[in-house]
Amino acid sequence: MEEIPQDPTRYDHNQIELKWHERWNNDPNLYKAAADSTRPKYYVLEMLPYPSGSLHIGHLRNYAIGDALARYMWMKGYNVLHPMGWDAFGLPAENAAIKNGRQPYEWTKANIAEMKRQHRRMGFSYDWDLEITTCEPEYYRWNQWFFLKMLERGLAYRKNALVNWCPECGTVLANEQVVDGCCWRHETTQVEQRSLEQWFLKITAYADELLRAIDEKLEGHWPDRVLSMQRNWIGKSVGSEIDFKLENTGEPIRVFTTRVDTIYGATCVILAPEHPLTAKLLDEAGRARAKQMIDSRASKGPGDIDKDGHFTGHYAINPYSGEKVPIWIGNFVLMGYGTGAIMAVPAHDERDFEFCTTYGIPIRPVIRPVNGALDENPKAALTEDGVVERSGEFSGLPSAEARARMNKKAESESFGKAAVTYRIKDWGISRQRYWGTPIPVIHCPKDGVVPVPEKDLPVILPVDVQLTGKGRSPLADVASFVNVKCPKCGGDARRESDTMDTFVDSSWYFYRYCDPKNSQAPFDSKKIAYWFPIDQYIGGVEHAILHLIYSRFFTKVMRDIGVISNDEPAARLFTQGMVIKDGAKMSKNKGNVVSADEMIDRFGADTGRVFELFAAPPEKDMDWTDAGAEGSYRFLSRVFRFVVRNAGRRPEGDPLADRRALRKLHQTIRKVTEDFDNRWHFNTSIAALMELINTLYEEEAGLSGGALHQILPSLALLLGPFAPYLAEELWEQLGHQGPVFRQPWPTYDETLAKEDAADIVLQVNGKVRGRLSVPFGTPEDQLKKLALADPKVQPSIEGKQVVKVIVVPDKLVNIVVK
RNA sequence: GCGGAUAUGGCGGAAUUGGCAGACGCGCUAGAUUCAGGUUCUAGUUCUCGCAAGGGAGUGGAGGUUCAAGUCCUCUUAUCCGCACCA
Repeated sequence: MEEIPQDPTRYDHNQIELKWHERWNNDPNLYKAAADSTRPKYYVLEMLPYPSGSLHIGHLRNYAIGDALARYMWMKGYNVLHPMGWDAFGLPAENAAIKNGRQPYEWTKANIAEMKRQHRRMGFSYDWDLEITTCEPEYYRWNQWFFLKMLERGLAYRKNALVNWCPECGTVLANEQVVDGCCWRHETTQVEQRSLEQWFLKITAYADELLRAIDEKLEGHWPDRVLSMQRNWIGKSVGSEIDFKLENTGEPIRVFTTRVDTIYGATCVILAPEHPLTAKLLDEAGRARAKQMIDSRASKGPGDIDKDGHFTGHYAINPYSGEKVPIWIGNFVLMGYGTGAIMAVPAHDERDFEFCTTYGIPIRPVIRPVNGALDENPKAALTEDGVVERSGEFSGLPSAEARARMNKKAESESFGKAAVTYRIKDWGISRQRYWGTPIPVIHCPKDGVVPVPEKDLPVILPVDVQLTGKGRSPLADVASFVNVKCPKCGGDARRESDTMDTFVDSSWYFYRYCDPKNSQAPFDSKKIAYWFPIDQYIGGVEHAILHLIYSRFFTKVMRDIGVISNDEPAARLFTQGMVIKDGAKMSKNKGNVVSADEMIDRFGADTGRVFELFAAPPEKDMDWTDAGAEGSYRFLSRVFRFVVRNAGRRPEGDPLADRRALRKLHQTIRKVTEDFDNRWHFNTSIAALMELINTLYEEEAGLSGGALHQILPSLALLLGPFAPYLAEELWEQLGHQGPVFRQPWPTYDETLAKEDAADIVLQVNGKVRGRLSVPFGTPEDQLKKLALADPKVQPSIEGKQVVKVIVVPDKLVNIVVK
C-alpha cells in the first residue's frame, strides 16, 4: 500500500513507536543493572508468564504497572533490576502436542518467541540478557539439585498416600490445585482420590514459621487478603490430642480437640469413614455404609453434605471420667485433619449438637457462662469459653485454665498431650506427566530409592517422546530414559518416571535472574545478598496460596541449606486487579480476548499502557473499553501536538500565563511524585497530567519561550514511566539526548506550586454561602470580620444570633447561628 | 458459617489528614471547523424546583458523634473474593 503523507502535527503512534522500537532493540545494554553500584538497589519483578501462545491486553496490566515503577525508580537514581522469563513447563504444552502432533519443546519455544516479540513491541524495560526459561536443562537441573538437598535433609520424602487425581489431566494434583473439589484447570471435573506412591515436600515443617512471618515480616507490606488467605490455608489450631481406649482391647483411639475443657461432656466418639480402625470395628454392613459415605462425599460439592452417621456397636472409655461412650462413624469427620477422629460434645459444639440430636445421643452441658448458670436443656450449643462444671477435679475452673491442667494430666498419665494441628499438608509434587522436571532418583531392586549423584545432574528430559495423555508418565515407556544402572551397586535399576509439579520451577526462579548463566551453582550467593529481597513483587491474586506460599517455603529451605540469607522472597507484594471486558475476565473460553497486537495496531503501545493505568486504581479490576482507550489516545495526541507546535516558540509572553502554567506544572510534578511514593494510584497521576495539558491549552497563547523551555522537557520526563515511546520522541524533538528513563526525575518547587491567594470557603451552619480570596496567612480575627461582613453571607445570618465562628486559616470560616 | 473487601452521576472513577462531593476520562447536548463523515476546537452536562437570579436534596439504608461526615462510631442491607462440617 502507498504510504500516505501524514500531517506533521498528527500523532502517528506507529511511526514513533516503530522508530524507537528499532533503536531500543539494537541496544542490548539499555536496561542492564549495574554490576556493582554505589546507588541503592531496587528489584522490581512481575510474575513470570506461562508461554501460552500470545499476549492479550489482560496480560499487559501487570507489566504496565511494573514497568512504570521500574522506570520511575531508575529516574529516582536507583540501580534497578527488572527481568523477565518463562514458566515453560506444564500441561498445556503437552496437550497441545498431543492435539497438533508437535513436540512440547518446539511448541513452547515458538510461543516464547512470539510472546517475547510482543513484550518488546510494548517497550517494557526488561534486561533480556537475564531471561530464563524453566524448561531448559540449565534451569531445571537446579530444581533437581534443590530436590536432592531436600532429600538429604528429609524435606523430600516418598509415601503411599491418598492423593487428588484429575481424570482429565491424567495426573495427581496438589491440595492447592483442587478448587471446590474440582481440578483447577477443569472446573467441572471432579477430583478423585487415589492411593499412589508419591513424592512430597515437607512444607508442614515450616508451617509455624510461614505463619509467624506473616505477622512479623509481611503484615502491612503484602495485601491483607493475601495474608488472610495464607493464614487460613495454613490453618493453625492449638488443642490437645487425647486417647480414648477401646472398651475391650484397650487399643487407643486418638482424637484431636481444641476444647479439651469440655471433655466431661463428650457423649460419643466419631471416626472418619476412612479411619483405619473402621475396618476392624465394622461388620460387613457397616463397611458398606462407610464406603457409601466416602463416595457420596466425593460426588458432592463442599458445604452441602447432610450429616450422616452409623453406630459401630463398640464403645470407648473417656480417660478423664472413665465413662463408656459409643463409637460412631460420621461423614462430617475428616480423615485429613487432626487425627481423623473426634470426641463429640453436643452441648458445646454446633456440629456435634446437630449430629447427636439427629441420632438421639445424649447432650450433657459442662460449661456455664462466667456470669450465669448451667443450662440443663440447651436448645443450641454453647460454644464460648466459660466455667467448667461437672468435671471432677476440674470443676469450677475457667475454660483456659481447665485446658492447661487437663493437658498436664494427659501428659503425666501418658494418655495424651497438648498438640497443634495445621490444615496445610505436605506438598505432593509427583506428576504422572511428561513435560516437567524429571525427579532425580533411581529405583534399585537392591538399594531401594537411590538419589542421582549431583555430578550426574541434570537428568535430561528426553525430547521426541510418544505422548498419550493417559494415566501414567510417558517417560515410563522410554527405555533409554528409565533403564539405568544403580549408582550404588551398579546393578540394573529403573529411573523415576514421574516429573515435578511446575510450581517447583516457579518457587525460586527470581533468584536465578540474579545469576542466570551460572553453571556451577543455582546462583552466586553474593549476588543474591545484594539484590534480595525483591523490593516489589507484582502479580495476580490468583497465586495467593499456590505460588506465593510455595516460594516462601522454598526461600526458607534455601536459607537453611545455606545458599541465601534472606527469610522472605519479597519485601512488598502488590496484586493488581483483573482486566474485564464485556463484564467478564478476559479469557479464550469467554471469547472476549483483545490481542496485544490488535490493540497496538489500532492505538499503540503507549495508549494501551496509559489506558490500563488510567481506567482504575491498579489494585481494582478495570474495564477495557475501546471508547476509553480512544480517550487515552486523544490525551497523548494533545500532548504530542502541544509539544511539537510549541517547541520552537518566540521568547516573549504574558507573565501571568507563565505563572499559571508553571504553577500547574509544579503541582503536577508534586502529585505524580507523591502517587509513586505513597500509593501507586496511577489513575490519578495520569488525571493530573491531563489537567496539566488542559491548562497548557488554555494558556497556550500567552506562554513565553522561557516558560515553555521549562515546561516541555518536564512534561516529556513526567510522561516517561507511562508512555515511554512518546516521551522519548518528545525528548528528542526538544533537542535532548539519552534515554528518558536515565534522566533525573523532575523536582517540584513548593513556592511555584503554591496558589497566589487562599480561597476561603464561607459557611453558615455548615452550608456554603460564599467564598473569599485573601492572602495566605490572613489572621483569624481578620477572616472572621470579613466573613461576617460578606454580602453573600449577610442574608443567611441577618436577624439571627451568631453562636460561634469556626475559622480554619487559609481554608474556611463556618458561622454557627441560631 | 468464618475471613477479606466493596458500595459515590448514564458509565469508569476523584476527594491522600473530618473542611467546597463529583477532579480526570467516557458518553451525551449544543455551537464552530470540515464538501460530508471522522478529526479538531469551544461551551454545557449529579438530581430537582425556577425564565432567571437563586433555592432544595444528594455518596447502599437507619441511627449517632461534630461547628462540619463520602471520610469517625453503632446497627443494617447488597455485591464480589477466599476458605468452608478444620473438631
